[in-house]
Amino acid sequence: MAKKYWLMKSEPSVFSIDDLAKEPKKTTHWDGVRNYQARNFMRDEIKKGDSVLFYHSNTEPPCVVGVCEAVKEGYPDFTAFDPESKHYDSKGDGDKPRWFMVDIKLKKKFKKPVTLAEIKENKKLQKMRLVQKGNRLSVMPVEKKEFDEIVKMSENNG
DNA sequence: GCCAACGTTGGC
DNA sequence: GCCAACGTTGGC
Repeated sequence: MAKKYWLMKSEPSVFSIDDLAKEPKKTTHWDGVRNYQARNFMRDEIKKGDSVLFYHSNTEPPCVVGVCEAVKEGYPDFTAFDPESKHYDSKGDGDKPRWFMVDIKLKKKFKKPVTLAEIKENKKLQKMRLVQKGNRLSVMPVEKKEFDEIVKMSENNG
């Protein structure tokens, strides 16, 4: 099966790429996603070895800050079962988990982030869901050529 | 099954 | 902090 490419959003005030870099083994479980489309990607489509762009949202400037690799495929998001958790969801249980997550490992933090403004200016990236109006998906598929283009932009910058 | 109300996301 | 866009919920 061909390797796939993804983009995942995180608010740096909640969990930034630097937080990921500080984790043991630079790996984290991507919990707290409560959107069905994003859930389906994580449950069904993200496979070990897939590449992921780490994106900082709700910050100035919004930007892609690095590359990660999926190291564990979809499994139940246990934070949904924990009443103490901010992400608690009473509608799921252990037998029928409602929400799923994957583990990702930091591969590379960009020396220079690729900002949303730069992505919008790049003609090759206009098809990305990221730049389409009203997009709110926190986990979305990315084309290989788009992924490669963003990595290239981070290298050309600075 | 429709749709208004509500909560959240996320750029600006 | 504002607000447009969107997803979800719940009454009917």
